[in-house]
Amino acid sequence: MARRSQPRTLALGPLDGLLGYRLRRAWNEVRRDFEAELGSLGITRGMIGLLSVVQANPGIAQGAAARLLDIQRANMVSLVADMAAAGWIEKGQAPSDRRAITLTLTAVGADVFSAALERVRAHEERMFGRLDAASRARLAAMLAAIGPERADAD
Amino acid sequence: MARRSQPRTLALGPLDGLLGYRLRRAWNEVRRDFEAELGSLGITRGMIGLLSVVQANPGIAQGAAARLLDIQRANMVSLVADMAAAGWIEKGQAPSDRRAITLTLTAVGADVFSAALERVRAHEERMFGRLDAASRARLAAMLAAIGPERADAD
DNA sequence: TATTGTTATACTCTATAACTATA
DNA sequence: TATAGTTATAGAGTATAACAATA
Repeated sequence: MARRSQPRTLALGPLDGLLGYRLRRAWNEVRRDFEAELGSLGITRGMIGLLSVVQANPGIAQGAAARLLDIQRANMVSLVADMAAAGWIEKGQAPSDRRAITLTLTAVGADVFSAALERVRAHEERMFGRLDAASRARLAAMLAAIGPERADAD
Repeated sequence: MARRSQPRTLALGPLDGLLGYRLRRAWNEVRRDFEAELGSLGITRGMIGLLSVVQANPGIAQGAAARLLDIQRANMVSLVADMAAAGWIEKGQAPSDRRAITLTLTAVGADVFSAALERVRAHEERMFGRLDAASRARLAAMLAAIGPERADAD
C-alpha cells in the first residue's frame, strides 16, 4: 500500500480532446513498429514508398515521385541515391526532358520490395488488427478527409 | 495538347492499401499546419503537450510526464530546460524522492498556454472541419485502437 | 537492484534557400 | 520565367547507451 502524492490516474488536460495529439500517438506507435519490423532489412519507410511508386510507374520522373509521395524534391535526392547504391532502382535519362531523371525498379529491387511487403503486411495486421474491414475502410476515408478544404481543381 | 509519357494518373501501387501510409500523410498534414500556426509563438508540439500535462497535474514528476506523453526521459530534459528558461514552467524538488524533479506551471506559462490553445483549436478546426462530431468521436476511438493488443493489466 | 534525471550521440523525416542546366 | 535535380543546412522528434545520485 504505497502512498501516492499524485492522483491515481494522471490527466492529459486539454490535450485529451485534441485529435492532433491522438493522431501523433497513433502514428508514433505505427512508426515504431514499422522500424522494428523493417529496420533489420535496412529498409526505411521512405524507401518502401519509393519502391512501391517506382514499381507501379516504371520510368517515373524523380520529381513526380516526390510529389506523389509528399516528399520534398530536395529530400528525394539522397533517398534515390541510397536506393540506387543498394541496387534496388536505376536512374535513367528521360528522352523528352534532359533535366529529368527516370526511375525504374531492378530485379533485386523487386525481390526486396516483395519480401519487405510481406513484413509490412504483418506489421499492418499487428497495428490495425483490432479494427475490422469496415472500420479500416472508414478509418482510411477519415484520414483522407483530414486537412484543409482543398479547391477541387487543385 | 501535351504528350504524356506517363499515365494520366500516377498510381501508388501496394502503398495505396496501407493504412500506415495513409496515417503518415494525415499526420504530416496536421503537423505542418500546427507548426505554421504555432511556430511564430515559438511553441513546438512537444511544448504544448507538456504545458497541458503540467497544468492538469501540478507538481507532476518529470519522468511521469514523459511516460504520460510517450516521450523518452532523455528527450524530456531539454524540453523541460527550454520551457523553464522561457519562464513557462518551474522545476522543483519532490519532498518524498530526492531524485525526482517536480514541474509546475508559472503564471506566464498559463497565459502562454491559454493563448496557444486558442490557436490550436483553430488549427484543429481547419484540419478536422470536414468531419462532424460523430465522425471525430469515431476517429478518436479508432486511433486509440491502433497498436498491438496490449495486456489489460498493463 | 531499480529508478530518476542527465549527457552524449545518432537517425529519420521534414523544410527552406540557392545553385545549374535545362525547358 | 519556370521547372528538374542538386547541394547545403537546419530543426523537431525519436532512440539507445551509459553515468551519478538516490531509492
